[in-house]
Amino acid sequence: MTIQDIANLTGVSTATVSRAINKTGYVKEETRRRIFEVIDKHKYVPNAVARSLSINDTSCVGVIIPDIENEFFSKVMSGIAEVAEENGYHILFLGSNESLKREHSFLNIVEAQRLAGVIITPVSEEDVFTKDRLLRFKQRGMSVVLVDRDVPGSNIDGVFSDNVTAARDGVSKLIEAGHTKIATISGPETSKPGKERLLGYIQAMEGAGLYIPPQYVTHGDFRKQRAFECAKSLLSLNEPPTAIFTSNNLTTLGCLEYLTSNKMKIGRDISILGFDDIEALKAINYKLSVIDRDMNQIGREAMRLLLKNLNKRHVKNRERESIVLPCTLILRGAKKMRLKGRS
Amino acid sequence: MTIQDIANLTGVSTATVSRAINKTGYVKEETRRRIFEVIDKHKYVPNAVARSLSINDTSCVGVIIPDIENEFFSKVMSGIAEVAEENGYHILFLGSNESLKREHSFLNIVEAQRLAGVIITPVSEEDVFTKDRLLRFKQRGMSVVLVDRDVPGSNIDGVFSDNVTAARDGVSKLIEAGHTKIATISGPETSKPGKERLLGYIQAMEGAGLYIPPQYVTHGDFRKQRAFECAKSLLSLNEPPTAIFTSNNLTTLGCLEYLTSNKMKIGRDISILGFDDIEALKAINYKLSVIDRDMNQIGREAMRLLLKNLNKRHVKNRERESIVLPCTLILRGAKKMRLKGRS
DNA sequence: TTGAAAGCGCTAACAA
DNA sequence: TTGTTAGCGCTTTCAA
Repeated sequence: MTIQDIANLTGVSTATVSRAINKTGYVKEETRRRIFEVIDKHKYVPNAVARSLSINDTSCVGVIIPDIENEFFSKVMSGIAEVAEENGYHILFLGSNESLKREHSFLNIVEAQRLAGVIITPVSEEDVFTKDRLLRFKQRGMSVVLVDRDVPGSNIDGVFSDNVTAARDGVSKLIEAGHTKIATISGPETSKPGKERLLGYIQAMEGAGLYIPPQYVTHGDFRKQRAFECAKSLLSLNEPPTAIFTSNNLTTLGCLEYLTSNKMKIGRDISILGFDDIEALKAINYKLSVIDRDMNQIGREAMRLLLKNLNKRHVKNRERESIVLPCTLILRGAKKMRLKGRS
Repeated sequence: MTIQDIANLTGVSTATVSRAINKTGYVKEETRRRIFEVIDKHKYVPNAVARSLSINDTSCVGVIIPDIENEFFSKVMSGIAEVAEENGYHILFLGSNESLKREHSFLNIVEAQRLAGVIITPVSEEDVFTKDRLLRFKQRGMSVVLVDRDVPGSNIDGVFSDNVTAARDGVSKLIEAGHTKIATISGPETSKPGKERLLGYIQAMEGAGLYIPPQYVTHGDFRKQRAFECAKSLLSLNEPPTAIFTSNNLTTLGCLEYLTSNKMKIGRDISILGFDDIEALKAINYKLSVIDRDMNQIGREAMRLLLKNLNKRHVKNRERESIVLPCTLILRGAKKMRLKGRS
């Protein structure tokens, strides 16, 4: 069933049917009625692929994220989807799984499918292939938006978080609460969030005149397993820390896994400050302090930014639009931490 | 840049270029080389939309799920994406948010975009619009696969879980451990998982000759808020239960939220058996027993089933292919539960 | 208010 | 081994 069939059955031309369907141009009410009668009768649904080809515009955007199983990304995705739907856009989901190979192949898909834009949290901030592609996309009028991670020197729009401030303020609270031996499990230092959260930690410590033993800065990779190892090494030190700042949700979980498997109780034996809240722990009122973000909002803003810059090919040397959202510090229980400050 | 441009620049016809690109039909090696030289030089990427229209096949499947923020669905999605990618398929993500209106609009999109198939966890098992659409899709040769929830009387393929057995065995373990006052927070009884998990609970209780006070069966909706209320009403009873079987992950969380906000400790003051494990609680070794499923596998199987039945339009009256995956019971800690059985 | 016809970029049957 | 050409299903200009 094609538009031609509908035209024949109604006794009009395809042009008229097209005008009726898309509400573009004049169609006599009587004609319109007849057309839709036929359409309904035959349950005709116009072929969007043909339409896309004809008007040279797919109302579809690609979303390339590393790990949909991560609470952060699934919430970002949810925000993106919400705004996309409000604006009649569809989402091509592309999960890179932190694999450069997959990311590259997805960028090809984005290009081949002539998507209107792409929202991406790149696997690596230093990958040249990805950077080149994204720049080419922009050049060709596609809308490109980064989420959380950056592509240095690319001037691509993005939605980020105020990592430095949040980390600094958070760690400062630990210090105010009396902690002096504060360690961290950082993220990859080649990534914006990894770098910035570590910087915030350092600023807070130095600002308070606290010395940071080199062993207190362990290098995680934003995943559980590695964080588990880092926690292990921290707790094996001669002078183990009394508080740990973990740089993302999985890092927090890996760290907690080590601590609990060693019968340590958070908020009593040790304090943890995690970056990003963890839904399930909130429900059981777990004594974990966190730096929280509105992840849905990050997604919504990303999609809005994308929509805003559709077809802005010609605006050369435009200032980069970089939205930096604030974080919120949530202190939960952890009596020791509070009391220490007063004692 | 189109295939025509490449043809002109190379001095061959579009047919030859097409053959070279798609490795279909003969192309002299020398010609091939020249074609790709031009392609690479100009960074030409074939237009997949035009290709789709021409060959009448989008290698794209739709995934309609109610809530990507739910750990269960994000893991299913992950599994789907894995198999899709292995087979060169793309995924159009459509989050219905448990809204029938959105679901219907997504079904339109699936049809308009001429997707190869659709994997869906329908919002309601009784919705006629959705049922009709899915049947029409099948009739037209699209592959349709249900996940977790059913569409009764439709004979559509699907991947489900062995809910009854799992719930029955799980609750039986609670009984073996000495519990007699076991309540449940059920799911919607119009949905397969809701219905079946409740049935398993009833079977276990009746099988053990235990009476189920009507107030012990509270009716949740698979969401947190409602589960919170249910837990509240259960704990307010004259004879509150000593164990609760919660019928999905969010139900568990809502229940836990009520209990912990009332200073009750799981595994000491009360036992909980949840359907579906919760990643974060696993990490902190929380004393929650659960019925676990391999959620990634569910997604993978769903995608495999979809691929298998592509273009099977003509096989009439085929037996419905319904994959029922087993669950695993994971008992965690909960000393009281164990001891009771022996005392 | 409507229709004829060209075109979107690609594929594939057929002929050469 | 290659080219010609007729679609795929829709939009849109131009003329009527």
